[in-house]
Amino acid sequence: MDKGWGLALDSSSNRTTTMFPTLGFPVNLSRSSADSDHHHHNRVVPGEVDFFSDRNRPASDHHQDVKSNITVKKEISLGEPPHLDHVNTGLQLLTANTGSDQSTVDDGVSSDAEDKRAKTTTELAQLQEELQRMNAENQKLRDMLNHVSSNYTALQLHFVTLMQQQQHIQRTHTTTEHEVVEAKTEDKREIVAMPLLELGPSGTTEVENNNNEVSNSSSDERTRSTTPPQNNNNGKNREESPESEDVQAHKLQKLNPSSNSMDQSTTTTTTAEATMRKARVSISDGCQWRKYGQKMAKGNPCPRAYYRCTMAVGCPVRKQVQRCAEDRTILITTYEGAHNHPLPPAAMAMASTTTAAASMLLSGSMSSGDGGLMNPNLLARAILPCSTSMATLSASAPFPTITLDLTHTASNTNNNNNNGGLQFQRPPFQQVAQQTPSAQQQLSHAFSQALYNQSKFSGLQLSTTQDLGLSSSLQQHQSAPAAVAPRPVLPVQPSQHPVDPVSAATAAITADPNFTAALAAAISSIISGGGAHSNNNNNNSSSSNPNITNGATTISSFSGN
DNA sequence: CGTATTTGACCAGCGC
DNA sequence: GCGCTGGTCAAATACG
Repeated sequence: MDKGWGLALDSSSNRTTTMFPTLGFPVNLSRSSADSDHHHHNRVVPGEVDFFSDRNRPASDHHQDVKSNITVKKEISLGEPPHLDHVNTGLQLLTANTGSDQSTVDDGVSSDAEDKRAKTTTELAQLQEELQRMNAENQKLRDMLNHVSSNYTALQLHFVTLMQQQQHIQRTHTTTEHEVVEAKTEDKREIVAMPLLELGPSGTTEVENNNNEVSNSSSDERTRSTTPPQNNNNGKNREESPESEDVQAHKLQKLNPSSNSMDQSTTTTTTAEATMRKARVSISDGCQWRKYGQKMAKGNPCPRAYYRCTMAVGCPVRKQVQRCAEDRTILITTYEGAHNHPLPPAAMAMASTTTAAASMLLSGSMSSGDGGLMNPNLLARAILPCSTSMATLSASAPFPTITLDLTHTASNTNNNNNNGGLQFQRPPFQQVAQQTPSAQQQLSHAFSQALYNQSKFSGLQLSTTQDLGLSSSLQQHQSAPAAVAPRPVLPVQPSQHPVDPVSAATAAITADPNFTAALAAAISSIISGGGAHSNNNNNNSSSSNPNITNGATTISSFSGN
């Protein structure tokens, strides 16, 4: 029997079911009813030559072959029934028997006998040709089977992937609903506060590993806000990718609303190529942004893009988007200012989504006893006893995002969101997105970059009492980081600001033991692959954390004064 | 044609 | 005071 083929003849149904061992399911290769009824026996009878493998031939042709075989069988008395898998052997037996048959002929045969012998010889030749042809066709069938088998394997793999994603989505939705209810119950201020600056940071980010590109999709946010969610890639792609090189990539891709992030990811993976590349994840804060400038920043070959919120006339919120110089897969987004308008539902959903994501991770990392329903706030509080330093952690595979929200949410509700003010300027949000697998080094680096950028953007007056907001998020497409980072105190003064971003960040981090501990916890969690801890504390009036993204782990820390 | 993006120019802060 | 750097403006351009 040929490998990959399993042939079973069903006498009751006149069907031949070929089993594909590698496929795991039967492939019905039953012949046409006419063929079965007229030319094929339900089972191979000794002495018969089963030419069933020749089913691909036209019915008429097949019909004739069978008749011919029967005739030969009677004449030469084939001793062995050639099997489908032993066509050649059958041919050999056929020839041998023919010779034996000839030896039995009487020497004094009549002319009829000779004619008959000649006829038999001719038929044998025809049979040989037929067998050869069947061998060739059998080979074709093998090739076809191999092809089908390979296709099936690919489909099976794809199916498994889809199932996993489906499960992930279901878990996310379930958790989200739970968290929304919980958030409303626990602290309504959290939702009310969303319109504030803290929402801004959630800027949309994309992760696509195909090209190791991470792009910020402010444009998409705009489109998203004005149009229903869509999963197409046809939209306008003027996205502001800080780097010009990203423009092309953006033209090939269109971000989706955060609510559809997972869907997009799923859709992306629906293709065979999807398995070869990682899906893109878009994160949106639900706000509309318009690009108003782009500049090359010192120390970073990647340009920095400037956006302003267009949700409402006169909204002072701005954000900067720039890739990390050391790791361009990391996107740093810095937010500044407070929204002067209500946030759209999409933005509102961000907070709950983040919480849900965190809850989901918790459920995955914690024991069954926790049921994954542990209140993220409780966990966060346990980690961050500091009431004024709120941290929110959330994560959702496969594209966890870590968001550090260092926003001042304390009593400083008044914004000083001026663009040019260097003093008393609120710490801006920072969002870092990266698409590479989580790694301690990258995380540390992302933090450093974010902090460095923050320090510059805020005029290095981070320790002021102004209502400054700063958040950083690290988005990764793998691993589920979990940690809580308390609001860091960044005593870095302009004159003290190190030239090296890493050094600056290091100085800032080390200055705050809480932040250091939180960062260490986050990294440790990421490395260990543990779940995320969520903390949506809303000890501050303006603090719901909208920086949350679907399919991402978010760590937020609110810097209260 | 309306809207958003691009991009060079302008302005302000800061360091030397 | 000068130069560097970062942030913003606005005309030109692109896109739907």
